[in-house]
Amino acid sequence: MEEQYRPGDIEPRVQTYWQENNSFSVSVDPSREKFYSLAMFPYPSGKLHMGHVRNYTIGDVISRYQRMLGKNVLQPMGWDAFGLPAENAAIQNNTAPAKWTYENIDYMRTQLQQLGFAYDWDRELATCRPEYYRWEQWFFTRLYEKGLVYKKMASVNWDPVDQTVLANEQVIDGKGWRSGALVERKEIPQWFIKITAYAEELLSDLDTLDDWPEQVKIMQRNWIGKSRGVQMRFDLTQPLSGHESFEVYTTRPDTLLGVTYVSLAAEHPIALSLAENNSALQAFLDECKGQSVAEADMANMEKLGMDTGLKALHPITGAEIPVWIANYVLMDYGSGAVMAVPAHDQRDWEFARAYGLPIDQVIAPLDGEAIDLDQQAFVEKGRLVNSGKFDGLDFPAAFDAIAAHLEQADKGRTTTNYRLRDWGVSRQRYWGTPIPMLNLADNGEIPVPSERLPVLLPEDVDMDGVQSPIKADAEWRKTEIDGVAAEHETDTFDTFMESSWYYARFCCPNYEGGMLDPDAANYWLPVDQYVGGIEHAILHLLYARFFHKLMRDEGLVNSDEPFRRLLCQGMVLKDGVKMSKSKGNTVDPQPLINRYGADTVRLFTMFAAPPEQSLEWSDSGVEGAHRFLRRLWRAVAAHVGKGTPTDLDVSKLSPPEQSLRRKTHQTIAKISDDYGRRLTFNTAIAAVMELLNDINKHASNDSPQAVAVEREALQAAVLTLAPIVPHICQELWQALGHEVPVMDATWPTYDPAALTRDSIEMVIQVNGKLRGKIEIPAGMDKASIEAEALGNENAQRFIDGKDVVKVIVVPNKLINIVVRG
RNA sequence: GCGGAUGUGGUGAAAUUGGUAUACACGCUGGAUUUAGGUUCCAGUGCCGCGAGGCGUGAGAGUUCGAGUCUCUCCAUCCGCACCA
Repeated sequence: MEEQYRPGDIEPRVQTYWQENNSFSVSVDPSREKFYSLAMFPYPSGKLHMGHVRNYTIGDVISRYQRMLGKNVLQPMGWDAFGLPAENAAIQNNTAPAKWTYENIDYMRTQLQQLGFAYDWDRELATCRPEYYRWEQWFFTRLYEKGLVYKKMASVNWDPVDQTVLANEQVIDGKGWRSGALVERKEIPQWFIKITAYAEELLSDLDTLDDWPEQVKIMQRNWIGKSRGVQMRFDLTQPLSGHESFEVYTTRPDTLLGVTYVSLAAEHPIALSLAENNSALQAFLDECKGQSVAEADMANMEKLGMDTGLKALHPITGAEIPVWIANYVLMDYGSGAVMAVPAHDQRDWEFARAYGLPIDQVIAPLDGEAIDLDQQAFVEKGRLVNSGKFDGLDFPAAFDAIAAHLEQADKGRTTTNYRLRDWGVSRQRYWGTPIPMLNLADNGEIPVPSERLPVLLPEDVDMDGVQSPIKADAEWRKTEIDGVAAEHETDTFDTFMESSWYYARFCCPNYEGGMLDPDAANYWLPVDQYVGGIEHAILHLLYARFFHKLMRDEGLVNSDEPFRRLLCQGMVLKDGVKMSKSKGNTVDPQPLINRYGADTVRLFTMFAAPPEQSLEWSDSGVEGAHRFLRRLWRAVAAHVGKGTPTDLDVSKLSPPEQSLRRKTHQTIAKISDDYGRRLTFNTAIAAVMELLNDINKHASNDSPQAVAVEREALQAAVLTLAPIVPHICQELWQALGHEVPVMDATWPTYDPAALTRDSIEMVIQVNGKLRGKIEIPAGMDKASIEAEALGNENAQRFIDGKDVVKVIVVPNKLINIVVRG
């Protein structure tokens, strides 16, 4: 074989072979066990970045490993092709978003192919194609018919100069990124999908996801935010233009007697009515409109409020409570009104201190410890005080008693509340799936009938940077339904819609009979292994889980969850910070692929860190990965040069030969566990490196059995590395005399007999400190081990003159002698 | 602010179930081979100490015969936030 490792020759040759043989094209085969491996599909931003390389290498390694286990492995790839960057690029480059997107897809596909990923390219899809989004439109109309879709007013970021809606990302320090104008909150009608109708199932089914990272499940649980509380009514002392009361929800009804004011959101109907005849209040509401709609900003901003002069009646005491408007109360969450208990809620405490409102203690610590409400609120649960007939009750008793009291008075009831809100899917942008609704002249709306789908998005458009081309085009909007004039909805879907079901469409990407072909979908689904960035831990994964349940209830799939096992990869860092264009610290994978080959890039990204941790980029580390592949190549070349070995006869091995064989089988056992269970490819690679180091130490032995043992070791190394560096391993496997491609070779199994040893090294500790090591025969009884340890010369030095209190023996590991005195 | 995570040599990291801290690799130092090399090979490499030995996993406490690992408090960094009640 060739002496030198030349990836530039090998990789195109191997890739051509895969292409010509359709090596990764798969189909439904109920007689075989399937494995569906999926990595989150990319947004076609221009070219691959290191995060992509890492993501897709992890997915490819898992796919190829599962294939070697004999499974029917589906690994598809496609494009999350709608989105805002295409519009920005189109404006900048004076082109159309579609053209820019398709060119990027073409370039990035070439890059993925150069990296040697085992994709079934016949299944490639792009979400901006009508063949894809037509089914999304169809599904939305189905949801509408089922009552799972509705329209309501909701806040957006409004740029008053460009007269356009901005994404949160386009608002920089409260200003529009293009116009620089101060952004305002504006309420516009938008479409929502009732994800809250599935809140309970989305929560409880997390318990079935045994192979998801615990932290992702915790984050989703917290996001859904189920709580038990009390919903109650506060009556106004005087009705105000039709408003006689408002509703409040609390998880702490035990603090109800400590309410000293209530706060309404700035968009609350009572606030709006009141402001009509109150210019000072109107000015305050206008001020609130200038605030960010992002939660993090809301939480960090200065809490501001204004007394309306209105009074509400306390639902238990009947006392008159002042009604305030506060900038931190959210209209979209709950009822848009909160009761304030400054003594027992830190935010209310700060607000009360700022505005001179009373702070009345109604909870005392259970342990009788003193608290100082001049310093901070006491927020823990305790025993009720200053609460009339409820005094002395603890939290659970007070919760029930106060809830019962309110219920009896017809002023409230116990309820379950979710933090999760319905999913707003309307976007006022062009480059997305047109929402398939028709607005009628009489203000009603109806879904576009299925026979008129898809509602096509025109691709040949001019972007002016302000208005969506389909909003600007009166002709596009114009249509009729049953002879009545109507207008197409010009908003498009949130792009999370497309990414919520692409995994299912990959099972039957060209199916024209419906959204999914049930036979294909139910064979391949659920996805057995999903790989993607931790940044998608909540939104994307929750929406996809939701969509799966919606599709199940539509009869399209027969499973409850889309992703059986989830791996969240860490970020790729450079100099300790995330690679990004704005920081100017990106590393383009392309020059590295050109210089070292795909295998080196794949090896380094798998070796440098475990998949779930962030990966620190290192140019010299890449060099090291390349050096290892050269060493591997040379070792195989040298071995092949020794000629065809005799058959291995384990009864004829010398101790060093037994030792290498033991290492080989230990390595197979460890790597199989790393690949299959732990998904730690870095330690798998380290194990092969150790094996290769051992092989090289034994390489000078040319005896027939030594060569046979070396062959077994090298074959194990090539087979176990094949999923990570498939091109070089294919060539090496061939050089070792195999006809069947390495990707179809059987994954090696270890021989338990090879792992046995005659003697074992044990560590001797005295009071937990390492004091010596002894070699003992395997299977020695505990008493003899203790005696050996106690007799050890070095251990004696630390025992001498002291009392041995006890001796702890951890089998096959250590002996700890505990002494005193 | 809330939720989640991370912190170990000069660097990336390993230690999987509470049991020898630093595997594997990078870098560095010294040596050998080569006409040369950004080649290859060998040896060394946590800190203090001549040594015996001591110290050492962000800081501080605790549990344990034994803690990187478990518990508590704190610090720093990173990710997410569609809207905390």
